[in-house]
Amino acid sequence: MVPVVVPVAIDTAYSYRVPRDVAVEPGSIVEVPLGPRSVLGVVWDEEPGGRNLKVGDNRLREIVRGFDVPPLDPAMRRFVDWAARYYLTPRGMVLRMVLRAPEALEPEAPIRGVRLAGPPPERLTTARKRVLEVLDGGFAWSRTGLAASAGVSASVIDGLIAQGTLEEVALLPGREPNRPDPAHGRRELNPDQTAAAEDLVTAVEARAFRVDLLDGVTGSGKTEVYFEAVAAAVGAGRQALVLLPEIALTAEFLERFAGRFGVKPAEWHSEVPPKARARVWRGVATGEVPVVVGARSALFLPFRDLGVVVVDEEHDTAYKQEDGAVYHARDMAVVRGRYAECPVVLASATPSLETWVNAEQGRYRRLILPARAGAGRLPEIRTIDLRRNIPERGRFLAPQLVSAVRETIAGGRQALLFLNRRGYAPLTLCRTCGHRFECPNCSTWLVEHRFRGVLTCHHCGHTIRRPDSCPECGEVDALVACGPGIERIAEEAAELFPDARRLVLSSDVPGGAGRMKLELAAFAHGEADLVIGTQVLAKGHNFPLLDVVGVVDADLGLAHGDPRAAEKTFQLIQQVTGRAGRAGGRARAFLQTRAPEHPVLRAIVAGDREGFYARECDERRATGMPPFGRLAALVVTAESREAAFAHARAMAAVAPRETDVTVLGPAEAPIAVVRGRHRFRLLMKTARTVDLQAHLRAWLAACPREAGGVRVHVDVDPQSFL
DNA sequence: TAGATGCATAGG
DNA sequence: CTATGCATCTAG
Repeated sequence: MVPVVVPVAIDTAYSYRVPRDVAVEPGSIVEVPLGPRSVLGVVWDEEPGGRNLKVGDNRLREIVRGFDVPPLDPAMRRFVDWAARYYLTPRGMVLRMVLRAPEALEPEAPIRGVRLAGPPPERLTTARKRVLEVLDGGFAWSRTGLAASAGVSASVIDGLIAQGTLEEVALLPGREPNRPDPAHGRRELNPDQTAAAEDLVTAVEARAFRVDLLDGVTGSGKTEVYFEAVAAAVGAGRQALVLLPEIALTAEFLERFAGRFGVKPAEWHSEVPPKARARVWRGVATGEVPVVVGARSALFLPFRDLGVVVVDEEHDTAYKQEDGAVYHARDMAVVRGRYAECPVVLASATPSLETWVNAEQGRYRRLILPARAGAGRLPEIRTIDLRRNIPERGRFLAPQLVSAVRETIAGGRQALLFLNRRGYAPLTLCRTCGHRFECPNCSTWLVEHRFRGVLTCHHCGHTIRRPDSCPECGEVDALVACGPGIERIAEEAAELFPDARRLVLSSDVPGGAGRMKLELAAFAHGEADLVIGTQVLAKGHNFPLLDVVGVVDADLGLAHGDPRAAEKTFQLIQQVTGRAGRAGGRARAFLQTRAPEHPVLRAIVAGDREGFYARECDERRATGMPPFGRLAALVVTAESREAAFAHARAMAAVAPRETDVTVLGPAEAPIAVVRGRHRFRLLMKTARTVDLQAHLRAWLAACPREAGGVRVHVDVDPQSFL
């Protein structure tokens, strides 16, 4: 009898009988019956005393079979246990993320191959002749490979098999994956890089858990530095995992990797097709795949011998998974490293406050790259005070910025206009009666998308056609668009720079992520002079020709009720302005603002990162926000916003007294509708993480059931745990 | 989580 | 009377 954890929403391991012909050990992946169905499972560890195995003998069922893959090692199992407890989620749901490549468990289907087996066919057509010529060497070929080489269709091959000229053979799929070569493209590093790289290499060689913040300004060559850590791990026969925000997983990055290691790494993200996924999963488990570059879910791959984990752009919010299982990949990477006993490298030009504080307090080490590498120069950043440099009526670009862009384009270099707001205008109102178009679900304004001719809610997707007359007073042609979105900036740019090759990019461009990546690549190659876009421009490709960056509204995001507003704005502006001047040139950035004295903007202009972090730390400490306070968000989901709100209040009422609860009102955190349900966020602060979790459990238990169709999930803000 | 079950409602 | 939709329960 062994305990087995199944990948469904169950926290406890269930007991199963082990048949004689099945050999299992803790970690073995098995198939077990569960109620009416058959599911995967992993043999777990017996609790001390062996008594997580209590079940009536009559209910005990038998393991169906085992799989021929390496068992999950204890480090992986402890990691799953830990993550499940930390995120208050059933263990099975965490395990589900580990077992997300079910094809990997079955042996890979052999490739159907053919070889010469008999006399030539009676009718020797030209197509058939070509096939026989290719086969002349006497080797077996795969069907598709042979058809391609001979320039014929697969049916010709089938014909020859039918004639008895060829016979089918099974080819082993096991081609050795190309191993990255640590010595391949070793680069000359500058002294700062060298020092940091040596430090990391030492950490990898020490085979011990340790966390390093690799902290360098944009363009300081962090990638080259952590590549040395990867090289050290691979050189020592161990494995390396590099996590990137999904959007940064570009062909360009993979090329860079190939430039350094001779081959592309194994990839792991949502776009990888099932067969390739299976191969990576298997290779990772057996140790044949030495390096994986992947999005956050790669964290749950069953590495056999992990030597280093790198989290690039560690501040990126894309590391936080919020639908389905909730987890923060940056924090889980640290935990993974702790259990795997290997170093973890967190790389960023704009570290998250959590990481910064961990470094300050000595839990993480901080490796600093203070200057740009190679020809790169940091852009000269200045603010444009919109109260004094007033754009023309109905315009949003100040004359100073316009002339900088014009100059740059005329000089054959590129410019970028950044505004983190999709669509044409964030607010539409009636000039006659003052009616505002609001979302019926979300207490937000409907955003006009002029190109599509609609008004839409960016929270829930509620969309209406843009009417010609006011629905309130009936007045025709009285609707006015207020404020800019990128479509409107694009319109202005078209008038100002009619001859420039312009590109408009946001996450909602028709054609999806694929098209967006292509366009970003096109801009990187100089195929446009001016790009206008949202935060998709802040990460991913390098733009070597980019000289000027204009931030259309640097105040956007600073006003919000979001506790992380300052941090997010700092990171975003820093990242987007930092895209200029990476490969030299006269790099400049302009921040249009009505509040040039705002400390965040002043820190950016002065290049005073330390000052920004110190200030933000003070502020957070004073208000008890993360990383100093303990904060959790309860996401309440209900049938109506009234129900959600009532429920949130009811929960606030039953919270323990020492808990500080904030029910965020609609203005600060609009209710969003998710799949037809209404969501509400509730923030809660307590003194210590342990208390927080205890409180949350109690809280959830005390949840009023009668609120009707309400669901709650807990989003624990990641905290230090070392 | 997903499948089974039980109950309420709609339609012929 | 069946078909359909949904809320609820449960798994070793």
